[in-house]
Amino acid sequence: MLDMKFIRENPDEAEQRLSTRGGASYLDGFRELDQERRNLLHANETLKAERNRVSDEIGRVKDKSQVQDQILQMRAVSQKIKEQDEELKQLEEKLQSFMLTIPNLPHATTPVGASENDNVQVRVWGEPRQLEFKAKPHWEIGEELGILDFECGAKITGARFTLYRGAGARLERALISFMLDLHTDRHGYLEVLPPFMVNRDSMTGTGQLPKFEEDLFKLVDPEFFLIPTAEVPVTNIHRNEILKRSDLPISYAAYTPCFRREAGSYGKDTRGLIRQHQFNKVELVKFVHPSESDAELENLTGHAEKVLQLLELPYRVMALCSGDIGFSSAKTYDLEVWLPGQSCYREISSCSTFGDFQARRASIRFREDEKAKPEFVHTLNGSGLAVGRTLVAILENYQQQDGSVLIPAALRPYMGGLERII
RNA sequence: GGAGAGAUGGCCGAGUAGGUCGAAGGCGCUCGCCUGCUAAGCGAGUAUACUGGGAAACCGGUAUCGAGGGUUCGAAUCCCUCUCUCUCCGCCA
Repeated sequence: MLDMKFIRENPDEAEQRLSTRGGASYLDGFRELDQERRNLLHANETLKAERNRVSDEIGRVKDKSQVQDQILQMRAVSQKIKEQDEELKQLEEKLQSFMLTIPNLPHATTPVGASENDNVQVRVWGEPRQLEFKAKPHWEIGEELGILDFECGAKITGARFTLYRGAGARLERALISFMLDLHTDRHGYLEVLPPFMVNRDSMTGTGQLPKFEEDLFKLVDPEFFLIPTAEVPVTNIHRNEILKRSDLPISYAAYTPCFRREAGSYGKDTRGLIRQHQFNKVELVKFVHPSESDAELENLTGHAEKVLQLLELPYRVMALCSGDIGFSSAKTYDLEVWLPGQSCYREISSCSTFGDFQARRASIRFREDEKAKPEFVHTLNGSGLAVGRTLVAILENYQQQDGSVLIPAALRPYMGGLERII
């Protein structure tokens, strides 16, 4: 959520920055609604002040028959307050839902652009692998090795679900452990294992709700949502808390499955593991001091890159443009891994800083020192990495002419020493 | 799932014949004093949000005693609903 005071005082700047995301005007009607609310609030609080004062007087008088007039008067005043309370509540709900649908302001360094075509390549690591034979896509490799069974996944559940078998299942598990060990042992993150279902408040805190409910899997009774990313439960660890300055930065790494409806992507990536309703991900989440958030985004992105480097998978880093960053994001780097089987770079990690946008929604604050007023922290997160897509990258990059797949050296200890999937 | 108990400020913990309770007391913390270090002692301070005024320091108003609703001139205190926690029983990985 944006800072209402900021919008009130800098409406033109806010509107201008939001407009770089493309789409309609976001702030229409804010001024009137905001003003109306404050007027009513003031009138209502004045009445309440009077009621409090008179009620206090009534309380001091022993013989209530002497204050019948006041009691009668206050009865009317209370009635009026009740009506205004109701009116105010409706206004505030309106204002609140209005605010919750406004996306974050793009960071000053986010390139301005309309679509993914305007994203900016920041750096490239490694050479796109050239194989001496015709590279196969991962779904062919996986099926031929008997480690990925898409048909069986469809039988058990439906489209976009997959059964992993044998070395495939083991590889997925190895990747999870490898990534978590790297981030906890070498990058200083604390491992957490959160609930995979969350309530509505948590989804609102990180920005998935109210606007993107159709992207989520939902349980009816009780009303819980399956998490689309560990970002949701992990960021909400500190919802409604005031942290100490010395607590920051807080860095969490979490493995969770992720559940996404993928509504609106019919016909896209229908083959293979790229776009599933359920996939595994190791997520990195940081809570940092505002002055450190820019640097921390670079750190966090580097931590995600390290995974690809250790696995020797070629990739590039893209800075998403204003038209392509997510609703809650101020700035996002995507890591795109090279896939020889499809001859293209595919997103494997998305690292974002949210500024105080999520912190304000979820009320996550800190004090500069003991006596200071609470301020909002900045939150960041990034995939470190999407596990299923990493497995895809390994299959495609490490495939051999004979159909086998080499295991990257860094992963062999996690595979019981296995060097090759045959 | 059945039976019962509970939810108060950073923490602990008072407060039910409704009024002077934003809330006793203790701990913790901050500042000052004192004691040649440490400990003890003394004094003061110590929630958050919204909102009005002010350049600011700051001053004022309103709300908040798990959440929401009700009764009342007035509710932490009475009534209703919900959520969560704990204990016992059952079931279960």
